[in-house]
Amino acid sequence: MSQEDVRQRVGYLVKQVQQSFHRACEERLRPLGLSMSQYAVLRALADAPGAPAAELARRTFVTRQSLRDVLNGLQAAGLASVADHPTAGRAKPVTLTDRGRALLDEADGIVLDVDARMTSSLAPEKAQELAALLSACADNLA
Amino acid sequence: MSQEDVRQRVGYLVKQVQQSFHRACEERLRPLGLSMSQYAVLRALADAPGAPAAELARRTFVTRQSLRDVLNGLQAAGLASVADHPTAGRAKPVTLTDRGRALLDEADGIVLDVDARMTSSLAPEKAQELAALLSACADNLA
DNA sequence: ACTCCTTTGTCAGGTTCCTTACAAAGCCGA
DNA sequence: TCGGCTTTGTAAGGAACCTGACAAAGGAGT
Repeated sequence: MSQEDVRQRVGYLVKQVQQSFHRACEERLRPLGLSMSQYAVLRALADAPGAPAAELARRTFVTRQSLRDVLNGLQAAGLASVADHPTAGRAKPVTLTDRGRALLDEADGIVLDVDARMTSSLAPEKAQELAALLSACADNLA
Repeated sequence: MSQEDVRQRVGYLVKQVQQSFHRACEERLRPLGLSMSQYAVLRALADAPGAPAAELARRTFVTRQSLRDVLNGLQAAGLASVADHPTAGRAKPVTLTDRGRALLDEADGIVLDVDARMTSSLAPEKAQELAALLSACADNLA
């Protein structure tokens, strides 16, 4: 068998790194009252203001049903706002509130910091190569 | 800001790849009646026969509370078996049943295949480097 | 012996994510 | 025009994961 030891499989390592990264971020976001899932949606929302929930779901790699759960929390916390009526088709634009925007700025600093720590032992060109290799893997599975 | 575009962040890419990998595996494991989480526990169980649940939790990167949920399913499906009484301390050894072993062999083929597809566009030495870089990232966050 | 610490198991409750299913809206070729 | 096709929203139910909390068991040091 090509990979007798799971610890050398890319799939295994990706899971380990993702889990560690997720947890490290979650820990440091907790004081802000923000979860990683919520951060991801806020981040996507900043990148695509007024996008419908389905678009945010695609950007955060979850189903639109899952996104609804998170969006409900964000609305309840006053960080995001969903239009009452559809503008085009059935799509209701979602927007960041001022508090959402402010909290995202704080959270972004934290997440970027953890990201930097994750790659801190890598030379810049190695980190770039890692990103390129991961992109290739994502393409292969698409 | 160092990473204005989220699509170039390692943390973002790792999440994307993990999500894609997880989904691709889940789809192909479904006909076996097995989830990715269940596969992970079976795999860990094969690597550490008779390990207590807490050890399996560490090996699969989840809490022992989460592992319990999955283990309950595996027991109900007759794929794993938990000793009635602790052998040392409070630890109850968990073991694979014959059906669990057989199903794992099937599942392993599937997961390894998806893993291979994920890195199919990479030269062997690039895939090795990817594994090394991911290991380094995991170490940095530990 | 006794206290402190670590490990393990367990329960409760909540969040995130999934599949399945259906309804509503627009688009597009026949 | 009219029936498919796609996209979007929504609902229900279940799986997997989490934190917090507690009890039980053993080990280490005093």
